[in-house]
Amino acid sequence: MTDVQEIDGAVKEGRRERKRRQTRERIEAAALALFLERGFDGTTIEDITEAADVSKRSFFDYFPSKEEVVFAWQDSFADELADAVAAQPKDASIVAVIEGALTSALLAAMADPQSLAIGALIHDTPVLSARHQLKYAKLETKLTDALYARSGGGEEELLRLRLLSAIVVSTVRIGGERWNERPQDLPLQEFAQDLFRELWAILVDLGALVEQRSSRR
Amino acid sequence: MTDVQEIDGAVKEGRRERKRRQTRERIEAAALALFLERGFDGTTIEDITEAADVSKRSFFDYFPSKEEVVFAWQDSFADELADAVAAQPKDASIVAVIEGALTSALLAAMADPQSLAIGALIHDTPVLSARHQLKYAKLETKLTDALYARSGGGEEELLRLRLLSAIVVSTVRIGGERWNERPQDLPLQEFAQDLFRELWAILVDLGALVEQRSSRR
DNA sequence: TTGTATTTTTGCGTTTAGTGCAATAATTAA
DNA sequence: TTAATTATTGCACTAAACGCAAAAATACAA
Repeated sequence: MTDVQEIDGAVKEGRRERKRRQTRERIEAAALALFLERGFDGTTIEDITEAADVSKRSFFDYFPSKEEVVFAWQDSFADELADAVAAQPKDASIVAVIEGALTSALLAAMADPQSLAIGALIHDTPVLSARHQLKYAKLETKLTDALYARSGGGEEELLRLRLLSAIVVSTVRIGGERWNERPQDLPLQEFAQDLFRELWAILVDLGALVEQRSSRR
Repeated sequence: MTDVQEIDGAVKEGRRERKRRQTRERIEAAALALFLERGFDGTTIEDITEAADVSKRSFFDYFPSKEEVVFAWQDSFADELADAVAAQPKDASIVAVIEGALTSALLAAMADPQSLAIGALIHDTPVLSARHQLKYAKLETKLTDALYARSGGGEEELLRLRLLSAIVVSTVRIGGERWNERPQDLPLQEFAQDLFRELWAILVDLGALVEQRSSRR
């Protein structure tokens, strides 16, 4: 029925699954290389399938669309973040949880040397930019769920966490834009640290500002 | 050279411009009606052009893509918001500026009775959702620019305002989602008021929480 | 090994979005 | 009226994406 063999609880690939995985990787590698070389719009699916030596029709058996090839690699980020949130110490404050989880997830994601080039590709391909925004939206809901799972509050808490997630994801997004624009003289770890420091400071200021205004009327 | 005649500083439409505007409105109306009836994907451009009685080719002379028809109507929102920000009293606090400007811009935008149906259409059409996110991104930068123009601070202030804009836009987005999900028993004005009240309260709490944590280490 | 069931890959045809170009029609200005 | 602009259209073309059925590769059982 299936090619997967279980031995000692581990999973062993059959020839079928191995080849399928290899083909997928071949398509992905060929596509990304071509995208970076000729641009996203300047690359046709046929170009990709020829480079990867599969039929045009097979492409769609592996990826639902041309765009998905670009975003498939980072599909895991949201899940990794959720895991990282769950892995934070039980008694940590929500602020510490977010900072800790995001830093570790970011470091893992940026380990891939291609991530920078892909970021640039997304940045100057309008259709990919639009698609990219959706990633942030998904990230936001996943983060909300992960946080909500930790501190199982009520309905009231949910809005708070959605907003907090939105703030955090916005910070990541804005930070990412900065990271791509500015000279990256400092390592990511410190960059993230600085960014969070600024974020928290701004939130403190903002809180004080709002409080001041609320009490005034 | 141009058909526009200026009389007393007002602009008078020539026949050409009037017809062009009418055609554009006809296409837009036909498209939206069909989208709401058969769904976005279930409507072809030919359906639209037949209903609007123009050639298929002309459609692309008015709209660059099928999606743009959906989003054209709300293109003005960001500008209206920017204007509303500029129109707030000079001495108002940034918090008051945001609340005031957004409330007025929202009320104006929601005056269109179609906006609710279009919101639903966007919500359950994936490709439109992705596109919609981009609107929020643009809104965010416009809001940032408008706020930055008011309180001409330095580089430091810019990050703060970007983040603040992100927070506000996220609030609008999340509020909008709520507005579409929940029974809309209360009028928009009160809804917005409640939403902002919650937002400010959360920001105060969050500020305190962060401060507490920062001072602890 | 051989036969059989399952899965993968491919080829082919079709629909639809979107573009380029050149011809035609409508509008404006002289 | 004529000449110049501008708008509209038809036609051909590219490319993405899907459905379907044939062919190839793989797994498995006897």
